[in-house]
Amino acid sequence: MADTPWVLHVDLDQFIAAVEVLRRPELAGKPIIVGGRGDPNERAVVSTASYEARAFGVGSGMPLRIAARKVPDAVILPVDHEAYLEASERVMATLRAQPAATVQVLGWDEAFVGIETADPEAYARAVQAAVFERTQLHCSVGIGDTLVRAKVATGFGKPAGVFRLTAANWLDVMGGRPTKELWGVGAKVSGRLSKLGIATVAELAAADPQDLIPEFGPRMGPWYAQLGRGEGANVVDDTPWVARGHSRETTFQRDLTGAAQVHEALRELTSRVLEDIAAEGRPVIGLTLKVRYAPFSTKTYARKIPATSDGNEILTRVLELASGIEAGHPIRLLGLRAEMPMPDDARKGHTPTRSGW
DNA sequence: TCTGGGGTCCTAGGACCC
DNA sequence: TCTGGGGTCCTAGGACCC
Repeated sequence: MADTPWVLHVDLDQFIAAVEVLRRPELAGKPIIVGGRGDPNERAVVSTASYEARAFGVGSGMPLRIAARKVPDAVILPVDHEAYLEASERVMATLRAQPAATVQVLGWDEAFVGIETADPEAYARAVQAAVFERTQLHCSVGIGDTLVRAKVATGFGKPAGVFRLTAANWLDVMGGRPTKELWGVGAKVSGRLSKLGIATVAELAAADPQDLIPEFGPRMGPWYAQLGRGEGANVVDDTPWVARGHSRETTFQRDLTGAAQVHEALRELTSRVLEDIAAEGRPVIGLTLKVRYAPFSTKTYARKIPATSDGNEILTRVLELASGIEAGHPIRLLGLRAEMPMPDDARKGHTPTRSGW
């Protein structure tokens, strides 16, 4: 049989928890929750829970305090970015070492791999074996004829399995499922689709793209219809990703109350963002200040700035933006994002939404 | 003491220009 | 007394993903 092009989506199983178990084997089989500084009394959320902890209803994004309450015996660990990054790099290097593989990294623990083969399942098994041999980590692999189908397929392969999703079985497998299971459809959009009488993937697949434009706009409407069919790009793009910006944000363990506290926090936030930017040697062309007033209402203040601005000028601009902050309201979070100019040939974003996918 | 932190992209509406 | 229409840029707000 002739070689044909395939998209593989490789996704590490409970990645962060698995990395923690590797360096502390005695944790194997225990409910592990990783989040914040590992202190369930602090304002923080769960980054990852092991399968054992998930059985208690704990998932990522859940407040750490609540997660700890659900699993009294949980091992709660602080987030250790360095360790995960290092493990991730070993995984990605392993993928790039596979025969004729094109690798597009999507995050710490997942990547698309483009290949040409007559037997994608065999290739996928070889990838799993290589990753395990080099890192002691298990991964699941989705096989697809588009990026979207490969990505969705992985969920059916977990844990440590392989699953193939193509035009031939897409509707059989996905058609009866809620639209929220699609990559790029969340709670809000699935709710809006329901109001249009579209609850399942099959119904979305059958929708006329034009009919979705009034509700979702000229790009997103047709995009959702395409998503329902599992169609879209099928080319894995390994051109290096370039960040459009960098941001930092801090949730304060105690809400800030006075202007002096806010000023000091902004100064520190700005210097952290500028460090990240400086590491790339690119100018800053825009700033967005995010303010969460306690308990949870968020406002943003944005401004373009001249690309020639130096650190002092940028700090001045940040403080100007901050003059919009409403006096007298306690502040729970401050965030600052700095935007950088993009080279024309930069690869488009790393999420499935919109252009090119 | 409920609610992270780092990203991407789209949409709507107003300002401004021709 | 009537005040178009298209294009672009900017800001604010959302939605989603890992």
